[in-house]
Amino acid sequence: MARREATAADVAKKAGVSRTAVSFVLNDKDAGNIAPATRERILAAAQELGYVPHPVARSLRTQRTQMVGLITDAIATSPFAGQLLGGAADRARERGHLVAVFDSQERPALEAQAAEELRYRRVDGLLYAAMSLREVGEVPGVGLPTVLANCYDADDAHPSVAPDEVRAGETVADFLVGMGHRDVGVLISDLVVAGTLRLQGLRAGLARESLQPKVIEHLDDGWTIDAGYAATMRVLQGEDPPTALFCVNDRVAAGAVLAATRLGLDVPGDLSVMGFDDQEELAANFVPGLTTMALPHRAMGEVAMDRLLDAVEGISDPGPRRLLLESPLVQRESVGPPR
Amino acid sequence: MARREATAADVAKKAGVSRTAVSFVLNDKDAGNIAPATRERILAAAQELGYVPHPVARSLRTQRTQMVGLITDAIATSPFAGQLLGGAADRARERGHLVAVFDSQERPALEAQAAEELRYRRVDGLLYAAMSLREVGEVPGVGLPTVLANCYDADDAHPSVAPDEVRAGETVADFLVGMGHRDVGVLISDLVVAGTLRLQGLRAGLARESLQPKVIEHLDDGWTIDAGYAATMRVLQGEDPPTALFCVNDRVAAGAVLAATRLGLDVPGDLSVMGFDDQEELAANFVPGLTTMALPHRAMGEVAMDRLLDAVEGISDPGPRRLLLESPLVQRESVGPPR
DNA sequence: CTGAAAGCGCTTACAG
DNA sequence: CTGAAAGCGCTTACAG
Repeated sequence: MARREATAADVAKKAGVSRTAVSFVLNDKDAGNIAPATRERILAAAQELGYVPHPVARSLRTQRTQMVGLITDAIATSPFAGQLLGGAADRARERGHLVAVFDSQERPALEAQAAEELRYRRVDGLLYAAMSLREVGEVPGVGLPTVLANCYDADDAHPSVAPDEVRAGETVADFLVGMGHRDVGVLISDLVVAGTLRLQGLRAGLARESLQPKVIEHLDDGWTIDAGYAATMRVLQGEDPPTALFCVNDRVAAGAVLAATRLGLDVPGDLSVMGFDDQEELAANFVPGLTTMALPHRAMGEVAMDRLLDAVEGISDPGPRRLLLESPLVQRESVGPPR
Repeated sequence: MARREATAADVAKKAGVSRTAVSFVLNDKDAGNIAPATRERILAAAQELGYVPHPVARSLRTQRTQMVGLITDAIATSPFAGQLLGGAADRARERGHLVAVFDSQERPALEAQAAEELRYRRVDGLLYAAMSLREVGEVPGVGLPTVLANCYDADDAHPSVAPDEVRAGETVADFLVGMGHRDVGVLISDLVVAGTLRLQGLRAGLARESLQPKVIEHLDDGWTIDAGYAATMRVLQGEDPPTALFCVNDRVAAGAVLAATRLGLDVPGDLSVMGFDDQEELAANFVPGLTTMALPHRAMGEVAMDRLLDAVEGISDPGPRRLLLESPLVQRESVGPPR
C-alpha cells in the first residue's frame, strides 16, 4: 500500500525508451512511429508494473475530465429518478466517463449554482434530468455541451429526450376501445404538462372512433393515491359511471382500485382501471396488477447520455433536437372487457 | 467564452507579486508571511479577474480530488435510494466534495469493479450504500477511507451507519400496546435482516407486557403489496384474528389494507395496520394514511458522508464503529384503539 | 523511427 | 516578509 503507483517514467525506464514512446503506444498514437518490437517491450513493461495513466494528470494536459455532471430536480422524491439515473450512469461508465450528481431539490436557484460548480470542476458536459416531464425555462448552460432528459426548453436550444406522451395516450385509447369500452372516464390534472399531453392523445385516439371521454374528473392536488381515491369516489357515485377509467399515473390508478374495492366493486369486472408509468413496486404488485403504460425511463437516461457524450466527443448528432421515445403498454389484470 | 480563464499567474502579474504569494493568500496560509497591504492587493486582483484555482491542477499537486465515490446496490429500484443519496450528496457539497455515483444493480462483481474504477480515478473516499439493510461480506476497500450506510460488515472493519431496527420494533410494540391492543399479528419474512431485527424488537416490547405475537404470517416472496394482501387474507380468514397487524414495511401494509377493504372491514375500526418505512408517495397518501416508522434515510446519508469526510480529512472519529440511528414514529390513520 | 523539451496550473519546501 | 524553483504525471508539437 505504501508502494508508489507506477508512472509513465517507470515504464519508460523499464522498457529502455522515452516517456514519449510510452505515451504514444498506450494511446494508440504510434501508427508508423514506433517499431513493433519497441511497442511490445513497452506494453510488456506497462503490464508488469500494472501501469495505468494518472487520470488527473491526463485531465490537466488534455483539458478533459472524462466526467459529466447530472443535475436533477427531485432525485430524492421521485420513484423514477433511479431508472433514469441508472441508465445514464451505466452508459457513461461504458464510455469511460464518471457521473457527478447534483440534486437541486426543486429549488431552481440551486440548479444554477450546481451548473456553476460543475463547470468550475471542469466536467465535460451537463445532463439535466427532470423527474416529471416539463418545459424548463432558462437552462444554465454555462457554455458546456448540455442535453435535457424528460424535459425540454421552449426554443429547443439544447437537444432533449422525452417520452412521446401524446402517442402513449393514443395507444391507451386504442387499447381500451379494442377491449370494447365506449364509456371512458378520465382522472387527470394539468398540473404537469405530461397530463395535458396524455389527455390530448387519448382524445385523439377516441375521436378516431367518434368517441370522447365520458367524464373528466380533476384530481384534487397532485397525482397521488388519495387524490385518485377521492376522484374515483365522485365518479362512481355519479350517475351512469364509465366502464373504464384512464388514470394519469399508477398512484392515481391504485387509489381508483382502492375506491372501487371499498364500494364493493370488482376490478376489472365492474370497472377497468388503466394506469400510467409502470411504477416500480406498485403497478406489478397491486391487487389486481395494474395494466399500464411503461415510460421509458432507463432508455431516456441512456439515450440522453449518448447524445451528450456524442456532443462532448464532437460526434455530429443528426437526430431531431427534441427526441421522443415510445412507451410500451404493459398488460396485467386491471383492464378487461366491460360486462 | 473564448476568453481563457484567469490563472494564478495572471493574478500575480496584476497584483505585482509572485505566484507563491497568490497561492498563500488564497489558501489562507499567509499568516505572518504576507504584508496586509499585499494581501489586499492580491485579493482585489483575484476578484477583478474572477480567478478561481483550477481544481484539476490543484488535485494533481495535492493528491486530493475533493471527490468521493458512492457505490450503491440498487439505486434504480429502491424508493429510498433518493433520500439516502440526496443526504449524502448535500453534505458532500457543503464540504466541497463532488459525488460520483456507481450503481452495481445488485451484481456484486460490479461492486468490486466500481471500487477499482473509483480508486483509479483517485477519489478521496468510498461510501457504500445498501438499499435494504444487510450485512455485507467482503467490502472492496481498495485502501481508501470507506464508510458503509444502511449496511455493515460482520467484523466492523469499516465504520457504518444504520437504523436501529430493534429499537424501532420495540417502539411499535409500545405504541400498539399503549393503544390497547393485546392481539398483535405479524406479517414478515426474514429474507432481509431488517425483518428479523424488527420482529426481535417487537417481541421484546410485547414481552415487557407479558404478551407475544398472536400470529406470525410469513410473506410469500418479497415485501410486496401482493404478498401483504395474500398474507392478510390468510390471517383474517383464520379464526379469532388479531386486532392489529404489524407489517414489515409500508407496501405490505398497503396490501393488508387492500385485503381488509376487500373483505368489507374498516381500517382501523376493525383492524389496525402498522407500516414501516414511511415510504414516499405511499404511506402518507394511502387511504387511510399509514401509521408507520420513518426510517432515517436522509440522516443516514448525511451522517455516513460526514464520517467519511472526517476520515478523509484526518479528523478522528470517536463514535462507535457501528452507529445506529433512531426512527421516529409517524402517526396517521391506519392505527386506532381496538373495538 | 525516436527523444528532449515544453507546458497544463497549481502548491510548497527552500533560500534569502 | 517575499520569490525562484521544483515537481505532481501526463501529452504533444518539434527537431532530429
